[in-house]
Amino acid sequence: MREFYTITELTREFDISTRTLRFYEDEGLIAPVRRGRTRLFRPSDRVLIKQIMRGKRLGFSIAEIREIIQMYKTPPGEAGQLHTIVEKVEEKRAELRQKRKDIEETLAELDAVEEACVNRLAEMRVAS
Amino acid sequence: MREFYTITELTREFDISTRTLRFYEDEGLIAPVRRGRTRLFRPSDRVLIKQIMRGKRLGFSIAEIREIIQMYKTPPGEAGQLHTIVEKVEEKRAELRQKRKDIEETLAELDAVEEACVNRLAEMRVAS
DNA sequence: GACAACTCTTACGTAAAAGTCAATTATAAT
DNA sequence: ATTATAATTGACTTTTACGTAAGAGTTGTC
Repeated sequence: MREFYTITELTREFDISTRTLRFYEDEGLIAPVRRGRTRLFRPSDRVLIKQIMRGKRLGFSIAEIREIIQMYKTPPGEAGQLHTIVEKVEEKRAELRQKRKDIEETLAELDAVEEACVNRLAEMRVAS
Repeated sequence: MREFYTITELTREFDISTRTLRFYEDEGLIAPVRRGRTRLFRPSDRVLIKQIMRGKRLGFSIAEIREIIQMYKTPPGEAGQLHTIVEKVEEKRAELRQKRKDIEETLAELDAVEEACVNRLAEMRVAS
């Protein structure tokens, strides 16, 4: 595994702009190290970017993505904190299950649309 | 089934504002009938709003939601149009499958987080 | 050594999706 | 009749998530 990635390497891999990566740094989602002023992204930053993109595809806001990422960094905190995290995890899971349900429903409706189209096309071929 | 719903009834049911529903009308997503100036929402409008909210939860933009809704209104068009629709349906399905994959991955990671928390809590109880 | 390619910071601009506020107008209830 | 309650349009504002442009420094290479 490579030690570092440049910013443009990552913009190409994830098809995003440098502005976007700098914005995510401003937002505290990633924290690449520096050589002088130049950012050097470690594999762990790359993983974070993957998680960010996944969050974006699911329609989560930056704030929500930040929350999710924070959960991954579970600190070995005290009991109360751990309970809070477990609760937050359960909340997010509920949201995700809702989204999954929404997806299944939409997929089913699209299946119906396609079937209707195909049937219509079949009719047209018979009629001609 | 009721014939009409008022705008506030629907804002309460879906937990959105009147501004939002009027915005969706401006955007051409819904087209409630009028009695005088007052909007009257039919059951079909209610179904549309449900679909819009589903799209929103999945992170689709208004433009994308409009596209999806258009697909549902499959007109008995000519063959070329039907093929175009089938293609669009397939595109959306690919997107939805990607989202579903993203959800499964995120759920798995959250499972891991919870397990780590629970284990940590168990350790703490043993140590005390 | 100059040209390209890449990097940086700072700052203003913008599109989407509403929120908010103002000024009216109906409808309903007491 | 009046007093809420709900509805309307129109306009301005806000938030999010970047885009874009300016100006400058760095690295590589022909």
